Amino acid sequence: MSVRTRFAPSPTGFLHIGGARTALFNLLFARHHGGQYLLRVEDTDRARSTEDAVQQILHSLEWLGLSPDEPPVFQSSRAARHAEVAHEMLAAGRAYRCWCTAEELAAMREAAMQAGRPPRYDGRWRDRDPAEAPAGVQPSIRLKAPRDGSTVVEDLVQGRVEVQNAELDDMIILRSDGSPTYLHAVVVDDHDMRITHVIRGDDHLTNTFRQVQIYDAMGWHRPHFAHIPLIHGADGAKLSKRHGAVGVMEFADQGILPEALCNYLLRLGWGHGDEEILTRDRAIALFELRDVGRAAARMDDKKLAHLNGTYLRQADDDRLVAEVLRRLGKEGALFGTIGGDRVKALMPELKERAKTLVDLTAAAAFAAHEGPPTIEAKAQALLTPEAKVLLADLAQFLNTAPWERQDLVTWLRDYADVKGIKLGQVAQPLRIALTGSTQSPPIDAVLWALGRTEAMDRILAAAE
RNA sequence: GUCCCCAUCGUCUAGAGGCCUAGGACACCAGCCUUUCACGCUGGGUACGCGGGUUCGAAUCCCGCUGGGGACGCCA
Repeated sequence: MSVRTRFAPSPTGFLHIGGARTALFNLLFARHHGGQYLLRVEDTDRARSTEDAVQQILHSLEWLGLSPDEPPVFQSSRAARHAEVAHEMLAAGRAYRCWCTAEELAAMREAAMQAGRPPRYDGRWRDRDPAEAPAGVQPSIRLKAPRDGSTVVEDLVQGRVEVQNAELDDMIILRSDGSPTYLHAVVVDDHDMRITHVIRGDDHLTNTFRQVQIYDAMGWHRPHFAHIPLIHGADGAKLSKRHGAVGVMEFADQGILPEALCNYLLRLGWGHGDEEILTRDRAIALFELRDVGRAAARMDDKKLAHLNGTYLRQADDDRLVAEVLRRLGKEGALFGTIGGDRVKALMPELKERAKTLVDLTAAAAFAAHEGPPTIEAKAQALLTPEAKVLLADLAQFLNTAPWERQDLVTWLRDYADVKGIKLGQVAQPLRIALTGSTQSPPIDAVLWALGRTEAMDRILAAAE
């Protein structure tokens, strides 16, 4: 039987990195086994689900390269089927109607808590005659769960997990309004979608016992389960807004490359020896659930940034140029095709020095803009009267310089020699004049990319 | 509160009884390279939560403790 996995987010907000990692693991596992990776949108909570969130999730997955192999299944569209299964269970005596009201159940929970017992449904309608049903109350349908023995789940990541059935109560599978509960809908959908491996967050581990009881009640074959640990914030607590960026697209905005984020997420909780940089293909070839760790991992932005830097250096120049120009354009910065050409000419040197697309964009700005750059305060301080004299002098000789990248360094070295100074003493004022900053790609590359005329203008402006 | 899960450097991890005086990566510190910055390179410190077992031998197996996380809804 071919492997089929699914990622099943509920569209109540944007896709966060925990979900992204779950999706990644599902895709990797399916691909590794030559199977399919599907998407199911769990939108049964109509009050909290939004179309906007659905679109955002789809977009985030696409950006990450984690789009599903088939069109997404919307859980809300399957309500009739969920009800049908619940009624089958009712007919088979594996479920029963419960006429408890919400108030009654709340009181029951309250009383149990007071008495120091776990808040469980006491099964009062389990064997009671339906003829005693109160008038005017719409019943819900509950699973008739086994009371003795235990339920065991052989989890592919967590190992064998067992719970006493006495700890579990008869959960509601169909609400009094006829809509399915989440736990029930998931089981029916996973079964109908022929999901073979349910790979999801650790927070669902205890839900699994109850879901497994539904499979058993229906006589359905259980899928394999794999519960992967959650991702925590840097402080060890559950990931939330206060941890800074958690939404996938926030990382995109911060200039993180999708392949870098995937690589980072993969290494959070999964490892293969000392390998740190893994392409998608490599990850597919190596991914095994038994190599997934069992402890929760913390988010480390520094490591992500470092990883992003290595991917940036390997990235295609044209792609980066397009990205930089798009960002510069958003800022309302002026640039023409000339600016774009300069950024492109400098890209091999620029990408060597950036960790994110944000860094890269900032570093490329001087080349994209027309005219002399704004000079940073720190740089301005180094533009001493002596330095200005030197720049003015240099400008006079610039016409004689051979305008080829490799010849420019030699020419500059010769110039410094004649002046009896070190190259650095020429290069630094020149760098400031050309870029407005004390840091930039090699000065010869900058000169060459800017062109003789533009360079001249900037040098003279700085020498003023 | 009850149940379930987890536990190696600050962080992510390697480690499936001897290969471990515990390896790699990020971060940190020192240095090298160098026209700045970055990349790269060299070196450095820092970890098996605690206590009991089992064994000739335990980071690895068992038990307890402690700590962390998760689940207990007619939410998903």
